[in-house]
Amino acid sequence: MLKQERHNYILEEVRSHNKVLSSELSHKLNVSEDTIRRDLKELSDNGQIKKVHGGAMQHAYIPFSHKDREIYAHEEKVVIVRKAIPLIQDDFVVVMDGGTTNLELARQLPLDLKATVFTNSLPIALQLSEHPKVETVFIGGKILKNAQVAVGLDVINFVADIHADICFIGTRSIHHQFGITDFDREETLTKQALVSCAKHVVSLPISEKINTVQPYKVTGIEKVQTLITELASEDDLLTAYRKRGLQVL
Amino acid sequence: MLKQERHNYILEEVRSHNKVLSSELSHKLNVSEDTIRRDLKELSDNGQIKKVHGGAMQHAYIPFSHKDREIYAHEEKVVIVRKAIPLIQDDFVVVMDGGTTNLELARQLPLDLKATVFTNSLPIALQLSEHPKVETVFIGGKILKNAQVAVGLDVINFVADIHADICFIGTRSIHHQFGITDFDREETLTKQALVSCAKHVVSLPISEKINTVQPYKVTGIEKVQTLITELASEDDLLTAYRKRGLQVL
DNA sequence: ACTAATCGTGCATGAACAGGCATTAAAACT
DNA sequence: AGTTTTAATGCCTGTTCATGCACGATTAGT
Repeated sequence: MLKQERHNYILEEVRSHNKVLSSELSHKLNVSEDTIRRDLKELSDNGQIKKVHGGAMQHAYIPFSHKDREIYAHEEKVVIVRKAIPLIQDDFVVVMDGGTTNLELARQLPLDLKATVFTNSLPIALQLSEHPKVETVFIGGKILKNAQVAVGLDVINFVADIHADICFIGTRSIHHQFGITDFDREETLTKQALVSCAKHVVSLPISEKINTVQPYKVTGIEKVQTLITELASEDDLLTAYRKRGLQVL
Repeated sequence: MLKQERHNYILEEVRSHNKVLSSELSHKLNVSEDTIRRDLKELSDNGQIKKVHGGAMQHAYIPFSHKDREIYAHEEKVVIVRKAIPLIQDDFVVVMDGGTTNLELARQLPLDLKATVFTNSLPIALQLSEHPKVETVFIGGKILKNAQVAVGLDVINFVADIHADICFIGTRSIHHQFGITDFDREETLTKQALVSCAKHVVSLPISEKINTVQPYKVTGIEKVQTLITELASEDDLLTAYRKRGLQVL
């Protein structure tokens, strides 16, 4: 295993768990604690993490109570969500995957919209429970800690019985050739189930996710009917998707 | 657990409750009070909190910062939860109903407890997703707006397959003769299912709920093994329950 | 003023650390 | 190809850090 690989792994761990322990890393990566210490020191000197006795932590601690309030690239996501809302009609059955864009969608739903929303995301369910007319159904299952979404067999079984009008699928990466991809295997399988339970699948990526790829495939691009970004629909970046027959907004 | 983690936790706790008690922190974080004292001293020296006898406070009172975290009769519920925690052992399968007392229980779970928790409450699931070692499984279903819990057939079917070690049932009213009762029909049916999936049922009412009654019956008192209130276990109010063979804490 | 809780200090112990040294492997240079 | 350089890693040693415990001093509540 290369040093760079370890560094990437460590950074990923820190991002998702807020901390790492030297002893744990040493065990997982099969190197001595000395090496880990050197890794941590280097990353710390670069300002990428904060070294502490026994391991390292993320620089800025983002407490639980604030974490879900702040949305990365919020402006862009508001633009996207505005374009997405007209897709939802009264009495629709909607499936909403996790992700901050979908959370923003949940927040911006018109208060007079009457619909049933199935979701596997805890923050989205909480948000929707405050909506006066939307009936919220949580798709239960094992909760993935970082993402605060339910995943796994329970989810997959649950949605097998649903035929939704529209599905908003969380999109970590989308590529005109490789489709929607993600990096967590279990999450990917769950997303596959969500995608296949709706006739109309919508992806809402911010433009920086366009034409990036992650290890695991959620779905091919042909299963996605609509793509909405914060860009103008004629933007060059989206040409490939228009050509493949997607509705681009 | 890293020192820095404790510090973050303490700061967050101070911000949300305006104060912390050394004894409480010591329990929750599973370290000696000496260590907590040292933590508080350090944070205090950095000017991040104000140390006082018995714990610490935040420097300036910020009235509405964490309004959503406030729990009615919080003090009493902390007392209850303290007594409840020893009931949960490592590798237990726990079922947690909704309610603010159970939410407090989720918050106070020792960070080194390893367990699987099934819950139908969104806030509790969110809280538990922050816990490092607890595996959280959400029991999906229709979300009841006010209570933010899942109810209905989906929930009932889900728990039919579970055999839990212990179930903490949310208790709106408990009576030595009429048992646990509630006022929402659908929620009541759901609670019945939760109760019947565990060998050990625990009710955590604050004393003002003792011997009150609601329209619908969740379960008779004979199905409840343990009753925990903020009162001393010998309190007269609890005599009737002791006589009926409940463990009263 | 009395009593129990809380505090501060010092000490002991084990974990984590820094820095030097040896080994290996890859890279760069004759 | 053969040699030198450099980087990466593991191991060793003395040092620092974190923590729990003991014990006397201090404080708060009655």
